[in-house]
Amino acid sequence: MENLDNFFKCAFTVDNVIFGFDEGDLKVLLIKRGEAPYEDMWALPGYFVYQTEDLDSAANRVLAELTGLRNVYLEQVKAFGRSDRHPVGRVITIAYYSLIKISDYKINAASIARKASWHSIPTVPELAFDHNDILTACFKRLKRRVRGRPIGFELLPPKFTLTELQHLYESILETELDKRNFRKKILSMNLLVDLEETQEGVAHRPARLYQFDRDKYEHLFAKGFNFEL
Amino acid sequence: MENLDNFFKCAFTVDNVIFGFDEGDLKVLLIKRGEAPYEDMWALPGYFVYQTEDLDSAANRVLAELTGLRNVYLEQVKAFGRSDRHPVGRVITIAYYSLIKISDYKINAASIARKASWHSIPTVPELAFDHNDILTACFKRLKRRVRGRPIGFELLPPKFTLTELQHLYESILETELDKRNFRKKILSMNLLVDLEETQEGVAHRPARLYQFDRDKYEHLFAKGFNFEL
DNA sequence: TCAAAAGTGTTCTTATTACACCCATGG
DNA sequence: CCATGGGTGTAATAAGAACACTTTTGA
Repeated sequence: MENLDNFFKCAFTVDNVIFGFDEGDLKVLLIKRGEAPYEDMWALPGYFVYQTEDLDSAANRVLAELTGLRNVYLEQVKAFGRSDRHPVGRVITIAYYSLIKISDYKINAASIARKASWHSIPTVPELAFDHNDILTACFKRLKRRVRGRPIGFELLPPKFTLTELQHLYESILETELDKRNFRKKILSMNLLVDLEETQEGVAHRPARLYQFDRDKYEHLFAKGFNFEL
Repeated sequence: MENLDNFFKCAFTVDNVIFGFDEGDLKVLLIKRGEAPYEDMWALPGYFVYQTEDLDSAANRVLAELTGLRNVYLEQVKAFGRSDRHPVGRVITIAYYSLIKISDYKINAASIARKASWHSIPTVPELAFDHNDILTACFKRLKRRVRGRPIGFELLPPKFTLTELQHLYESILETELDKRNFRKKILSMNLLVDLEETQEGVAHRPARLYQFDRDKYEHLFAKGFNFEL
């Protein structure tokens, strides 16, 4: 074994692709960097991992500092470690994505200071570091994940219409879905509670509101049920 | 920003779950550790990543040093970074898995020195560090991957029988498949070349030998074909 | 009364499952 | 001639895709 000290000269960060859904569009929360390197460029929120901190904790910390949110859906995607990816030294980053309800998100002091803002996925600008690659990988993962697990609901307010749900899936899957087939399938899973309420103040026939039944899902899942869109 | 120097005190490694298929069984290549920590325990092959080395290169290096093999299927799975996972300091590891043809694998000097040997997946012993978790995650990823991409062939010799192929899928998916349905499906994809050869010296009707047609797959894939088992 | 989105069933096509017997070879 | 695994087709069922009109509301 070579001298171990030679290896203990690296750092690692977490970067978090925070997805939200608003106005029928899938969005990602970016910050404008206030310091070198890549000063003034848009970047994914991220930070160094502390010595005694687990990776998942670090990702949660980054998320909470920026959005004030805790206990939201968070998943590690993979590590990015090109040796030249960071100009300051050897820094690998662990990429996470999280899903938040944009209605819960309040711009707080930290996020104002760091100029955070939402960007539609298809029009994301050039980002600092290798963050465009990271975003692409996380979006791809989300796309796959959303077909096999009911995580789409994490992006919607507690009460939503079937059309909103359909538009959400269309944004994530980047495809169009048939209204009748979508409703048939999603309702046949029995995971939605019909709240017997309707929208108010819309200039068309008001839609019914639904709620995702998490307990029912856990119960069905334990029995081997498979959410498959 | 805090003093950056505080963060540049970490190390990272790659660990590689090397899968092989032999005697109808899915196997993983483990090494017996020759030094502390976890001396004499079985572990995944892995090593520190050098300062100027990309992660994928490091994983390939670990693989080549142990098996002599290059240009084999290799995929990053995720990072493991519990802060207490390594007794020597803060070391996160990036987990990879690779698929090799066990017939190509020759025990070389390095692997003898490190006491490498193949273990059937269902009977893997307790491993050093968090390597059992890593193995589980990589096996899970392989299970998912193999359904959507024709990577199973990476584990078989160039000429194989349909029964061997079926047993491979059964080992990976941990399930039993219907012989007729499996054959119908796999042959209907037109990805196998019937070599018009048969097994020799077997005490039963000899089976036909097939070959995977990689060019045809690339071609179909480019046109939007979807391998789906 | 118009515009805008909500809501609703049936048919056709395709994929999946279940299932049992004869064949070729070596010992 | 026996044991062993190789090889083959059809019918029933389930899942997915395609498709058009009526309803309710606010402006």
